[in-house]
Amino acid sequence: MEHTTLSRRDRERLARRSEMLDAALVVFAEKGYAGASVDEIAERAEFGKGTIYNYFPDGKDELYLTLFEERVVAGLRRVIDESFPPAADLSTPAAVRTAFHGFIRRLIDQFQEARGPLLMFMKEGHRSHLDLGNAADFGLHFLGIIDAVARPIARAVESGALRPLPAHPVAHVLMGNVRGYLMAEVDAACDPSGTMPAAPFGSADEAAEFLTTVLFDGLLAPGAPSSHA
Amino acid sequence: MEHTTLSRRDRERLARRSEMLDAALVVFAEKGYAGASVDEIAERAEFGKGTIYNYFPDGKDELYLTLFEERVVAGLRRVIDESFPPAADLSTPAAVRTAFHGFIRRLIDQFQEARGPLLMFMKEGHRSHLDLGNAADFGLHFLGIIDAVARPIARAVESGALRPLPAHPVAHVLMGNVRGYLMAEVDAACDPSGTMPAAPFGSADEAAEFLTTVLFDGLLAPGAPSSHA
DNA sequence: TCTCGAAGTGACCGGCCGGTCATCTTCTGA
DNA sequence: TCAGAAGATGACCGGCCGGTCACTTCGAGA
Repeated sequence: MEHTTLSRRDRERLARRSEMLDAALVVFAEKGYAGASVDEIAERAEFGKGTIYNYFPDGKDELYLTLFEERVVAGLRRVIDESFPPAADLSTPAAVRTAFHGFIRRLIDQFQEARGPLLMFMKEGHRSHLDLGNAADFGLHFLGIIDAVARPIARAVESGALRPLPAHPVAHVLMGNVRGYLMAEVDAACDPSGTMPAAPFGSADEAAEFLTTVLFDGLLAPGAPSSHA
Repeated sequence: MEHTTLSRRDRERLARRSEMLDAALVVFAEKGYAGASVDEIAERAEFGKGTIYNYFPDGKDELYLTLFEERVVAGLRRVIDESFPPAADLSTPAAVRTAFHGFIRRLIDQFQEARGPLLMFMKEGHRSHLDLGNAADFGLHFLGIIDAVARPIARAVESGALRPLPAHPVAHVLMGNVRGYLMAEVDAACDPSGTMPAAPFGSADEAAEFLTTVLFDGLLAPGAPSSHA
């Protein structure tokens, strides 16, 4: 039925590879890079450990980096591209607000449906876990995301719809906020002792609206004059 | 000269203990919990490994948790207490803005002078690294911080100076932002390859002003009517 | 000066983990 | 049917790490 250009062999190979990545994802997300063991990944994927090394000769490092590139970075890029098509109108405050509200909403959705990759990213999307070889790759990927988010921000600043703030720091903060939301959500959900209060934000819709309000409208009550321009 | 109530023995014991924690701090901040080894901590502290276990019978876990409690949590609490004395005026938007600007500024300063502890906290102030026993402690400490930050926020909301948003989520986001700033700063500073751009924010003053503006005044350009109340 | 207890030490142990490879299985094509 | 390639496998190796403990060192008091 499926009309791929790949031979059955190749398709199966791809499927196995993907299964391995799935398993690695779960384990990495659960235990972090250092805490995860290749044995556990192999067991979870229902393959022998040696087989893992057939597909990923560089072992743990390669699994981690591949996962990061193929799932985390790719997913985030897709969300960014969908949220800010080249023709997007970013010329008025209302339009900017709407566009970024959509972006934040998509980010949250992406998290809901791909919790593992983003969790991994959130928990240690940070160098220093791999030795310096791959460290640069990691940082560059992350910077690439920030850069992609900064572009529409810069456009909105140029059009006068946003305050004249530097785009990259704003992008950092925006992503930091979403990250904060996701972490708080996970904290509440994973709480082993049940002593933590329920999720600090409500539904995804409410969360997106909340974050958008905080970031774009500001915390100060409207009406009363703010002391700063 | 020093007139403590402690005997010389006790004072020396305390000093040694502190040296061990200093060393542990450096190693944990550098390599994370899993990556740090007690041998390395002992070597850095210039003690035999056995001596470490004399002072911290539960070894690595105890070092980590102690560090977290005595330095990270205590430091953050001090900053919070200093920034929001019980008599603080939080009744007008301008006063609230000023108070929180001071808080953010202090947080950044605290980071500058105690980079290690906060880095540790930022990088893995997250359960799942220790087995479930201490996990609850960790989470509760973190929640305690959030709670302490949420209190002045709630006051400001009640007084009408802040938008009527739930205080805890706002506290999460606020701390998430500061965290984002610190991480970005560290990313740029630690960059091994030199390919990352310079610090995304400027001086501590500029950073505090920037974060305050984003959070309290909002990103949207003032003047143009925002579409939401 | 001698004795004794408190404190420091690092060699050592058991366990774990990343990575290898000789072996076995499976599939292909003649 | 069978030979041989392609691929899967897990026992095994070397190294590392957390934690222990028998020994040494040091200093106080007699």
